[in-house]
Amino acid sequence: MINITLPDGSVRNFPQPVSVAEVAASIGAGLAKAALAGRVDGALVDTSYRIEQDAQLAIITDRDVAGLDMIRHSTAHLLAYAVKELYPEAQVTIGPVIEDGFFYDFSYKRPFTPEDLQAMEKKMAELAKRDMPVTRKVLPRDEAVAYFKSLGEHYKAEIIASIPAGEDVSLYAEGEFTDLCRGPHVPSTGKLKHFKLMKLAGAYWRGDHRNEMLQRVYGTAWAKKEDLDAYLYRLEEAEKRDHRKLAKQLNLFHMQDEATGMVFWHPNGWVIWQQIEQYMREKFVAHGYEEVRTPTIMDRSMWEKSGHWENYRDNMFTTASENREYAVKPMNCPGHVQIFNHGLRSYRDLPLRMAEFGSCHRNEPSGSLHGLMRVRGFTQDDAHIFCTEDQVQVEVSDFIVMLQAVYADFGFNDMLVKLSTRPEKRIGSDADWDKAEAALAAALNQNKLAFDYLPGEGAFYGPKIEFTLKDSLGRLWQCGTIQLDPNLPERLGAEYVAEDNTRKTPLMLHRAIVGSMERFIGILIEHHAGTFPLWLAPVQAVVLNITDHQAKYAGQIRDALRAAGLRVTADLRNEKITYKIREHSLQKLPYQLIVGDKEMAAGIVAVRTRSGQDLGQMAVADLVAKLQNEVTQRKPSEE
RNA sequence: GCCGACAUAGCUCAGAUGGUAGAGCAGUUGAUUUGUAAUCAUCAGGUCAGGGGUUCGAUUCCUCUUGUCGGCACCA
Repeated sequence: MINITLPDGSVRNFPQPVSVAEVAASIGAGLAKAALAGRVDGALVDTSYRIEQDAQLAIITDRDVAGLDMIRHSTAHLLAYAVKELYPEAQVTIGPVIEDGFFYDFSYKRPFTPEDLQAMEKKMAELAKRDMPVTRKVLPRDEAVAYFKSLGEHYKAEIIASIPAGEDVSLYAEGEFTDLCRGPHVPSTGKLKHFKLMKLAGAYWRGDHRNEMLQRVYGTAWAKKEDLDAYLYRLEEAEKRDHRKLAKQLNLFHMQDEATGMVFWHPNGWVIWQQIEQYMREKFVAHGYEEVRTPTIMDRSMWEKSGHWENYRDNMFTTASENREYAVKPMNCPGHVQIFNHGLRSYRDLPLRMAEFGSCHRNEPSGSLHGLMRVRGFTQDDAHIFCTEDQVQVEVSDFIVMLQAVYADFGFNDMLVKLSTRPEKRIGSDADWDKAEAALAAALNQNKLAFDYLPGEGAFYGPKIEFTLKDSLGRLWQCGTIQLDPNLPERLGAEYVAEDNTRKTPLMLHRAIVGSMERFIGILIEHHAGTFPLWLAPVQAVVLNITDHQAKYAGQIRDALRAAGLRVTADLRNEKITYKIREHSLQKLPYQLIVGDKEMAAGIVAVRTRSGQDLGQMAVADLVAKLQNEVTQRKPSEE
């Protein structure tokens, strides 16, 4: 007698071993049909899995997260099957589940084309429709290697060969196609209905750029058609808020061939930049930072001393003059140490917080450039805190307070925190690392911040904390960081006179909140979909006259608002009011101030928001108060 | 950097088996003086990314270069 306990606590008895499918059938025909897999004592198994003894069992359907993952995984196999049918010479490699879908990497004699992609998708639909059973069998490792070698599947053979000898491996077969896989899989191809192949791409075998490049096919798969449609809609929406597209529409910046990876900021974009920079400057002042400015190019010897030349020479821009070689700065820290070193420092000067909106250049690989998100010329809200070991925790804690306030002001309410600890290759004693890691963790705890450890991910000289923002689409952007560095001050000879009159080397904390200004603005554009909150909007309001008759009055309104410190223009063109409203709405200008004869006579304005909301008529003084309040509060945009 | 796709007017896009290109919007000029998301007309606008080749002829075919896009790798 076998007792099977279901998730609701009920127990079913079977006289002999039963499969998951049989248990599902005994519960109901609907469930039997919906069953994709089982979870037996916590382990995910195929519906064909035989339960030999008493067990806990949950039937997995497409309503479970695990079920959806299986659909995606099985769809990846279906893709491989389709590819082998269409292109028998293609070799299969791996096909894992990823966020929202899956991919499969193939090796083939010629590149796949978009037409091939269509053919694959068609073939997949055909194979799915035939509703072929997916069956599992187990082979000893060496037999499996021989099997795949005999098929000419050298990549698969290599994967299996890396599994420890003597272990068994499982194979899954559907129709003519057999693939190595840990499983589990859906019971038959007919369970795969709502998928779409998305794109072709190159990918290195085993993710190593020294290996050959395979052809990767990306796809998405869902339990229901509505889910697939919703996903495709979500992609469309994300595309609409692409910062490169919005930058054109809103005239924020441009980039061109003669300066790849560098930004030409237009007036609108530069207003946003300046709002952020001035805001950060206020924060620097409030938190006891001093702002500095250091040279953009410095002699090669400086970069040799700092160690950058040795490690990053390939990614540094260089220039030469009169027999001297220079490098364009990729970081601000060496420059800041020079300022620290200029003159004699006392322990009384510490902690010394030095900030710079530092313009840096890095020669990033051409293929990695991506709008504002990855550029070659960028500016950081960079700062370095020179301090003693005893001051680390307080400084890190204060930094976290500052960082949280900044993110909240920019409308980010969700943040992930990671603490990277000592890597294998490192300098410094274990005792030093213990202290450093503990200080960072304590600072996080002090601020009641949940965080994950990233073991081994710290720099060779010290641990770091990374702060990752979640935007309005749920995408993650690592922006903030604080990193403990005893190495650079040492290398560049930084010293202070301690209380006991000895010379000591300070510690250095590298820290940034927005990170690259360019990238942060890119993130803001996408986060807000170009609908900036009032305090960041390039133009905050536009005055629109109905006819020429109110032109002078409209100008007066504009001037009054400007005098109150607001960014306002007047659109006095001889166009219909609907035309002007449409245009400025598309430009996402927060407020449209309409003045006709009625308003002019009463000395007021009619206020309309970019989303079409009518706020009614207002006196200019009331409007100014309202807008100034909104700016000061950094109120988020209405949508 | 690697794989693939792409590059036509300021923008969004169409187009020709090889015979030097077209629309909408934006711009110009004019008419219209308009009440909450597009008034009408007019004119102008392009070495079809750049170099080389094939050809009687190339924007179209081939090739190289540059750049962009999607991935991969990289990201102090």
